[in-house]
Amino acid sequence: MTTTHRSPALVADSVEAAVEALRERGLRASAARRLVLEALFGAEGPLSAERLAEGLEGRLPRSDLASVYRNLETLEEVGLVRHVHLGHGPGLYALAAPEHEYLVCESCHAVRSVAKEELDEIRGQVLERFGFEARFTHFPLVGLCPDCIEESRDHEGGPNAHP
Amino acid sequence: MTTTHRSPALVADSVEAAVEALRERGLRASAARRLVLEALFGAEGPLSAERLAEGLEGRLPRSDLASVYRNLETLEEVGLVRHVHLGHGPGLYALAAPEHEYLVCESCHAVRSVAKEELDEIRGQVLERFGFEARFTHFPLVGLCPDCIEESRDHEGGPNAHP
DNA sequence: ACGTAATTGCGAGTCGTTCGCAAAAACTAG
DNA sequence: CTAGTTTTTGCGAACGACTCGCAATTACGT
Repeated sequence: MTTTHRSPALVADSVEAAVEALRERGLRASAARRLVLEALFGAEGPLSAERLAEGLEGRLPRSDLASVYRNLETLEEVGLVRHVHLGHGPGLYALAAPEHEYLVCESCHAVRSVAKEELDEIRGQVLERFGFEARFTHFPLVGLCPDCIEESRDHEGGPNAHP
Repeated sequence: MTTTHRSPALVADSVEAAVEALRERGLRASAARRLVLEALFGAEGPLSAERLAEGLEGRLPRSDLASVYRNLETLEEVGLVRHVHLGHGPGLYALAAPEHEYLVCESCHAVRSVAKEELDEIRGQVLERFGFEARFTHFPLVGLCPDCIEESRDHEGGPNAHP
């Protein structure tokens, strides 16, 4: 997770296609490499390196954690993989996919992922007001989710508010 | 930095006022405690626990890192202190102040802090679209700052774009 | 000044991640 | 297929940012 300059995303649609992309850059298709690729292709959401190394609860052979990290890093350099930091806890990795961004609830840690375009209007506002181009792909937009807003409304002040 | 439920901010305007607030809660005004308070009152921006413990490059006596963390935690529970996670690197602590939020550049790591109200319109948009109440106080809004937008525009494609 | 609970300082431990390095693959050339 | 060259692996150790246990202090109420 070294702060490497973000390379353009490279969306592969199969392990073999990804391996091909690696070969084109003079990288080798080692077993360990294929393994993390397979895991990511079979995954629902983003995964921690730890879980990858552990073989996804037995669904794949386990491998060395340091190697998993190294492979994730090189796959990320190639553009095949991206990672997010959803709050505390380990970084989470996923295949590069048509861009989406994350919203995370600070209170219950619920994660919602939305298509990039859904945030474009907000991005426009931020750009206009601050000159910043907001990106919620690597670090999410953090806040309170609907449920937790409601919950905090319930508790706020409690029975003795404004006595 | 345990995930403690955020207590309401308590803005003190001097070390003594802060100490008073501690006393009211049955907490003691130890030397170590005063020290971090003094450091924070004299600080420009948010500081890491490490820097606090090291005595701010000799401007204050150095103290024990674990105690600094514990004190920051209790001060935060009281509401006198807040911390932010500006990207990778350690959490940064500051006195609770009239609310402001952070924008951080993912590329050059520049930090801009803005008054809460400046983000209210954007917050409104996010709430409307996603039901999330965005908060950029604990985790910042991450993106590209004006300079880095321009820089990326310059390099994009380069001399051989669309050959 | 005394007793007692809050705090400190220290060392050790944890979690997430990175590094060094020799041994083991992978690709390439012959 | 065999060697040679380079990449990659697997292991253990190290690192940064914290957190914890615990005996020794210290702050405060009386």
